[in-house]
Amino acid sequence: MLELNFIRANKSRVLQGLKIKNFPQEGLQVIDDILKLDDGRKETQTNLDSLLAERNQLSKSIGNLMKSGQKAEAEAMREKVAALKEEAAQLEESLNDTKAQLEELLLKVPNIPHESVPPGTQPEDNEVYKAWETTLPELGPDALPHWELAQKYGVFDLELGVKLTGSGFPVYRGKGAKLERALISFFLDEAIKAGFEEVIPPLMVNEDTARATGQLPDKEGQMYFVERDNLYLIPTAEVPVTNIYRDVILDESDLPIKMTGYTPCFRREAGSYGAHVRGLNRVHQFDKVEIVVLDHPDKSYETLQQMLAHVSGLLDKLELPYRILRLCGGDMSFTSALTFDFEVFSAAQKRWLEVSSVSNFETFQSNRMKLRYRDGKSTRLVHTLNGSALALARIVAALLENNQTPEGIVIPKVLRTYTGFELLN
RNA sequence: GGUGACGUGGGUGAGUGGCUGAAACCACCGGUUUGCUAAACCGACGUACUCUUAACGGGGUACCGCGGGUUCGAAUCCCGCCGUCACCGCCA
Repeated sequence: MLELNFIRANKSRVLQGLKIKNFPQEGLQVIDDILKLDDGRKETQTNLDSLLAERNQLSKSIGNLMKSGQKAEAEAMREKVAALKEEAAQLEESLNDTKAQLEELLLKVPNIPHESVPPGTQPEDNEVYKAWETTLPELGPDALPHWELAQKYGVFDLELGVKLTGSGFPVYRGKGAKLERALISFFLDEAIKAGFEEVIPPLMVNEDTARATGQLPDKEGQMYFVERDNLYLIPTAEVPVTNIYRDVILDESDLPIKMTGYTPCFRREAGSYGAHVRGLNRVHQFDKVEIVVLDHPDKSYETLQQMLAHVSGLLDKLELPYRILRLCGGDMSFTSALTFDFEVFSAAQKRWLEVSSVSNFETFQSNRMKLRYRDGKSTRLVHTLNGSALALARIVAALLENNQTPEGIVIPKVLRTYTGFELLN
């Protein structure tokens, strides 16, 4: 949620930003509506406050009059207060009304993009921020896509997942399961080495939590919902982990706060069909290690670069070819100010697969969750950032395809202490 | 799931209708004293909204788990919800 004061002070910048984010032209009116509503809110607030002040004053007098036995005067004042009360009740109702409307409108406005975000409406418009400089791996004509390799070596079984649950819920088996667990451990250990605190959060969250990071109200359809208990299955660890600091006022010296967490992620996703969603390309449940940073507004973009370096380091160590994209306005998430996607080249499919998304949300999430730090005598919203480091399913897909040999799948060196084997066959 | 107790500021904890935005103590912060540390003493010490001020600051309103109610007036009384703890039942 954008800060009201920011909108007020930077209206033209907001409008311009919304355009880059492909906010519908006819919806731009919402900004003026918001400001107008807020003007009304202030006025009502002021009026109500002075009414209540008067009431408090009178009440005090009544008490004194009663004590000194001046019943008649007290009675007269009581009537006066009764009239005030009615008026105050009306103002209060209208104030609550205005606030609710304001909130509703504010929730509709996406974050505005950082100045470096390129314009565009679709994935093709994303800017290649860092290309893969050396040649891409070329496999022979008999190279297999990962879903066939999985079948050949018993890495994971999607049909078994259908039996147990439904489509998009892979069952990892044997060395495949071990590989999955090795990757999780490797990613966590790397994050811990880089100074992140490991957390194991709940996999289900309540409505407040989902709203604070921006999943609600607009992306309701993306999450699984447990109706009976009013809980959402998390689509990413970002949601519970960032919310650890909801309604918290930090000391400036606490920043930055760096956390990492492994969780399964659940995505309903309307989804398309065909080759693009085959195998592990798109599933309803996948494992991911997430990194989350809460930082000082002046430092957050520097931190974003460090996060990019961290993720790059992981992919380097796994010896996977990748590129980094700077997402265009139209392809960015509702909540983000700047997002970089990492894509790994999956050599048999000859496709780039998104394995990480690293974003700075600036104060968009912290405003919703009232996450601040002490800045001298006042408080200020912190910047929140997060990134996948990394999403497992597609990493496994790329590893299987890129590392296939007639003897089996070659496990990258860094993982061997975790897997205990060098060849998956 | 059942029964009982309880939910006050960063912490402990006082407060059963007006003098309580809230005692006291601890922690934190500033200062005095001090060779350093410690101790002692003094002072400051919530958040949000709003009005006012060039600014420092000052005024007002709301908030004692959350929501509603009674009352001229509620942390304090009533109702609902949520949560915590204890005991019982069940259980990885």
